[in-house]
Amino acid sequence: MIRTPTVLDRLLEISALFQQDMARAFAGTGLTPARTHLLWVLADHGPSTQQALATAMRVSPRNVTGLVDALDRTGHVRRGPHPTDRRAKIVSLTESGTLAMSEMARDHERLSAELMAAVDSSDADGLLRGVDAIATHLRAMVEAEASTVEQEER
Amino acid sequence: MIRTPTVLDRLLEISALFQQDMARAFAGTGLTPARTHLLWVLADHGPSTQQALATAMRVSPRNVTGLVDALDRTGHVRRGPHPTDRRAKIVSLTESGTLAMSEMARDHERLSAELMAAVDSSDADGLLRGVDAIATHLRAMVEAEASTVEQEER
DNA sequence: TATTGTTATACTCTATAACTATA
DNA sequence: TATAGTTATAGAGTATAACAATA
Repeated sequence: MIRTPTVLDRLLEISALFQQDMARAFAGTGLTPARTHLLWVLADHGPSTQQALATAMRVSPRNVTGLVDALDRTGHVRRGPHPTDRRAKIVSLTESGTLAMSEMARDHERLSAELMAAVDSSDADGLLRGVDAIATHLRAMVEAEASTVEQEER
Repeated sequence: MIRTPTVLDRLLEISALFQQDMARAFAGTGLTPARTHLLWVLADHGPSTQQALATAMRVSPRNVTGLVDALDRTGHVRRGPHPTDRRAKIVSLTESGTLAMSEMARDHERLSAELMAAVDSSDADGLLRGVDAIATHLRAMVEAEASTVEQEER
């Protein structure tokens, strides 16, 4: 029984294709999706403690230790002392990490233009409003689930 | 410098939200994204050899061994003999695995309806055509990259 | 006492390479 | 000789729990 693909089907397919494309793009750069996520958060928030990174990434502090270890080895980030709290460490992008992020931002722009060129211009507005609405709905949904879990944990 | 989110930004956000939602939905069921992917392929293709599964999932045969081991332990699939090739094994869904897939299909329908309800009906057509066009473009892009890699490997 | 980061441990997903049993 | 699946090994991402240093 074949069903015409729905918007949801397409969005799920697009998610899978993004993952495949990124995995391919990272191959050979020493970066991975998780490490790039950390760099991205760092570029967005500026130099941060590992606690702050763990919270922003919704990941365990232990996990951040491992990702920062790896990114430090590849020279993308460095750990510096916290000015007032001697327990904490400030993670910041190196020149090389900053450069990698700039390149990624440029690729992002290019892909964005390329995708919109593939879309019929009469559909562009409806598309943007549609994905906006869907993102908003999903954001609220995931948020609600997260608080339910927290409730249960009490 | 704040930029108005583009369609690409939203699609990437939606991908991340899907992943979070699925991870949450799987918690406690014994299923994971990778194992569910295998069940999905099995439901779609019918009973298959592990080779066929590995090819369909674009994953190593070794990986399929591990996933089938896990799904066999949880009772979602079983390994049976191949009728003519004694090297091969036929993996098929158990009653429990079939049931899990039905529930997932039902959840999928429900989510699809829920998302479309969040979209302004005047945007629905443009949205569907837009995501179709983008999926088509990405599919071709990933396909092209895959063949480039194969070329390089020769 | 509470918090920051790390060590210890474990599980999942993934890959390649070598091996066994069959084709 | 080639193919199907497994064992062996390894690396990445993730988590919890226990611990040290510091707040």
